[in-house]
Amino acid sequence: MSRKVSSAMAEPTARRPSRAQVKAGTRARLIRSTIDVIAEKGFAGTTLADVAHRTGMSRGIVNFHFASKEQLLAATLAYMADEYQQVFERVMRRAGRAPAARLAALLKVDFHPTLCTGRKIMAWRAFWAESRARPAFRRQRDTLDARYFREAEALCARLIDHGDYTGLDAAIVARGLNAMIDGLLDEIMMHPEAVSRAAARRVCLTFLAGLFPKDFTAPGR
Amino acid sequence: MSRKVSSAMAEPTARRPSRAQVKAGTRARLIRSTIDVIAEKGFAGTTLADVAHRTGMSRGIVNFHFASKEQLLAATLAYMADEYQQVFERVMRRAGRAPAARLAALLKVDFHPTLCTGRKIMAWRAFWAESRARPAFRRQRDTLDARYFREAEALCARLIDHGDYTGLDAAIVARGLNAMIDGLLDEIMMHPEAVSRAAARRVCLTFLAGLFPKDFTAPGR
Amino acid sequence: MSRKVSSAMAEPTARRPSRAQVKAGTRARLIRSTIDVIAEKGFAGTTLADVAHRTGMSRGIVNFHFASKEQLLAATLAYMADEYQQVFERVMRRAGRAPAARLAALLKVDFHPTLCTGRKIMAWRAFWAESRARPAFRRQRDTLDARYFREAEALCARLIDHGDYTGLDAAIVARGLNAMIDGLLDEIMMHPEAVSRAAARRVCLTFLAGLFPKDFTAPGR
Amino acid sequence: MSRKVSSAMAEPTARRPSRAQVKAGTRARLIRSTIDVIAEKGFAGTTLADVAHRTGMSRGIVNFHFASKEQLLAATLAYMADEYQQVFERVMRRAGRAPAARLAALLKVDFHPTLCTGRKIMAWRAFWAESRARPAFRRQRDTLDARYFREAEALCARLIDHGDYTGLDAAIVARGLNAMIDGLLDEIMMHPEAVSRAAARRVCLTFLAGLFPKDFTAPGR
DNA sequence: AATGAATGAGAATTCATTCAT
DNA sequence: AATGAATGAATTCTCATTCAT
Repeated sequence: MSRKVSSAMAEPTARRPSRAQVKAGTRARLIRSTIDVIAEKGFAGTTLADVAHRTGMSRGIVNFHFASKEQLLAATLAYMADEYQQVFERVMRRAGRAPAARLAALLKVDFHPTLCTGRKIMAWRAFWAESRARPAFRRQRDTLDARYFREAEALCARLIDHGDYTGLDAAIVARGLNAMIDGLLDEIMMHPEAVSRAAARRVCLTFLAGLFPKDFTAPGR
Repeated sequence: MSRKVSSAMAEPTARRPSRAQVKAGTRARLIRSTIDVIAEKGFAGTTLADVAHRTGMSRGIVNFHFASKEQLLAATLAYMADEYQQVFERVMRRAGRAPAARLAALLKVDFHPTLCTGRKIMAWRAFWAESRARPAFRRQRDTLDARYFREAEALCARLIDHGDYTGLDAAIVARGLNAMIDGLLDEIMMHPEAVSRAAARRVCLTFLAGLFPKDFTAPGR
Repeated sequence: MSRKVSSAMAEPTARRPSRAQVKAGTRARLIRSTIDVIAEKGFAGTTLADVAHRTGMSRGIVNFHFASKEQLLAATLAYMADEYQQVFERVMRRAGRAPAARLAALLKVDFHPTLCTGRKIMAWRAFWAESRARPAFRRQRDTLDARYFREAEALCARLIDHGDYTGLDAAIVARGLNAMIDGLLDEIMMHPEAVSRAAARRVCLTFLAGLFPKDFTAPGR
Repeated sequence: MSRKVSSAMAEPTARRPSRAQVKAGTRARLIRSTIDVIAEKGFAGTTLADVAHRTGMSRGIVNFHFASKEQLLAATLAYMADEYQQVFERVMRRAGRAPAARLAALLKVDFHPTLCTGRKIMAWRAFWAESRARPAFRRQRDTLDARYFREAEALCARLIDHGDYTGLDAAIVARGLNAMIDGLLDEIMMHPEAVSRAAARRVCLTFLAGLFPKDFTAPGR
């Protein structure tokens, strides 16, 4: 089917992927498959057979790449956290230095088309719902939560400072904003026809405009 | 099969509870036990053996009172919804007619000490996380969501009208408020030491004060 | 098939066994079945399905009575050790006090018709062969070994003392006797037609007669 | 595919070992590795992955050199039998013709430092424990057993004859001696600190001295 | 109304074996 | 000659459900 290639090393990234690449690729496929299955069948209903079947590979493939189901799930969560992180870095780098712009950018991250899809939100929810019972998940969650809360709080503090918004507490605002974003993601997942990503951002901006009128204006419906 | 009893309430403290009373009591114990087990082990980790064990009764007891595990879970969700409903009715009845007071009362419901406990929030999360995959849960959720969104939206609309807050969209505000409440409940579950029920309400009131300055004032920290 | 009995409590040990008895009975059947399967298929070839199937019960029965395969094996070993112990006590009680008689009785124990059957020896061998690798087995073995070696050594010491057999070391004789018994059990297992239990005892007595001519006489072939 | 090579032995120490030599070397390494793994993890716990890993080679290596696991095990057993045979030949050649000397030499074989190591005894035990269930092992065992029993029996017969030991049966003595050796090997495996190879030989000699006082003298402790 | 032994379908896991490179 | 990713059958284990008592 394929022409004979004299040396596999000739064009390392072209024709034939190296063994390590193949392995990494399969691993990634399994992880993506896991997200899909969780989204479709829920956390409790997810079986390794489902995950394997969706990749078109054999039953045993999961335990070949992961020591246990637990580890597959941990890797999946790590994959999602990593993806989030990457979008975050990219978007924030472009956001400039002004606190209002950065706060607005924060919303862009959470409602980013790459991250804010039904199946991914579903997977996040599933992990978080189990996170109280499973220490490994909980640790991941606490790390992420702490990190992004600090980020939001710092921006709010700068905004309050610069804009002279006396009487506002950065921690309270950040807490509320983060909570609202989380809740809206849930709504997007459950009722994508009722709440679009853009609509969700408008909701957040409306509340921000109430608190920081000099920096945000309520968007028209 | 059993003689007709005019009222189960007829002799509330009498010697011997009737068969029906015993049965109902056991059912209720099983449901509360289910909530506890979900809170402790997560949805995926909950087994009927755990539920039975926690009641101190025998393994087979669950299938004696419920046709299947699915039905026990459905009954548990119904129980929680009913409890929510009762708190809601009670609190709102006392809230008077003024829209601002009623909106404030809404927060009291969600952060009510009866409802807002770690284990109950955990159970709610678990059900909702599975709700996309399980039609029975999803129906329950959609019904509740719709109902309380309508409630909040109507109050916001009245508030906007009365207070002459031009440029505000009741649906957007209601959506944001509900989302924020949901997100805060999550935080209370994960970090009860960092976010108390009172603190969560303060967060919501801060944002409401931003939008409706004539009706709410930002609480001091 | 059985006449109706008015009360199960009427004759506790007769008609209907109690639940606890049924459970213990099933457990014992599983253990005996395990011995048989090990004897038939070897240790490596023994599966829980085989064990269950041989009892005529369902696949899941083993894990209902034992937490794991490992535990079933441990219980089986304990059962065999216990059986050995009981035969030992019974036979030695009847043996009187004279050291020669007691030493002869020792042989009766090891070559006792209850213990010295192909399938049981096979099971013992299987456990002992794995005992170096599995700590739980090893502990059992070391305990048994130590106990019966001490017993044999004490008897040899008394015999040497009483009979004035200078130049003999009780530990050496006991060590050799125990080893010979073990080796002969192996032979019985492998070639029951070539080495009977009686023949095995004759072998031991021949060697004992060599060392203790005043107390033992070489049996005729 | 490869050019015909007149003799693999042609240049024994030359630069580059021939393919056949490499192959034979790998085969041997795999067999030795098998013995080690059996000694360490037991028969039931031995996997091809373990065997391969211990050679430092890749997972698939075993199936490249052996058609199946069964064949690797058979080859391992054959290897051990062959090694035993070689030691036997060498030691017995030097033993002279006198039956007592040859009988003493027999002990030297079984307790020879090359053969009598914990890991090898362990491997022998493992094979023998499975031998009742596996025809291939059983055949090997029966062949070896028969051969060395005949050897011992013949020596005992000559000894009885020459020494005029009336009343002794060569078969019985040989049976007892072989059994004792086997049992002592087991002890050496389990408690090398309690029973050394030399001590084991002393035990055997003590018993032989009892039966054949003209030919053996009980060793001092 | 409750018990708990037993069932059996289904899940995770292990591992010998295959095969393209 | 060797590699190691992939396969899939077999095995252990879990657990909802059944049922005789």
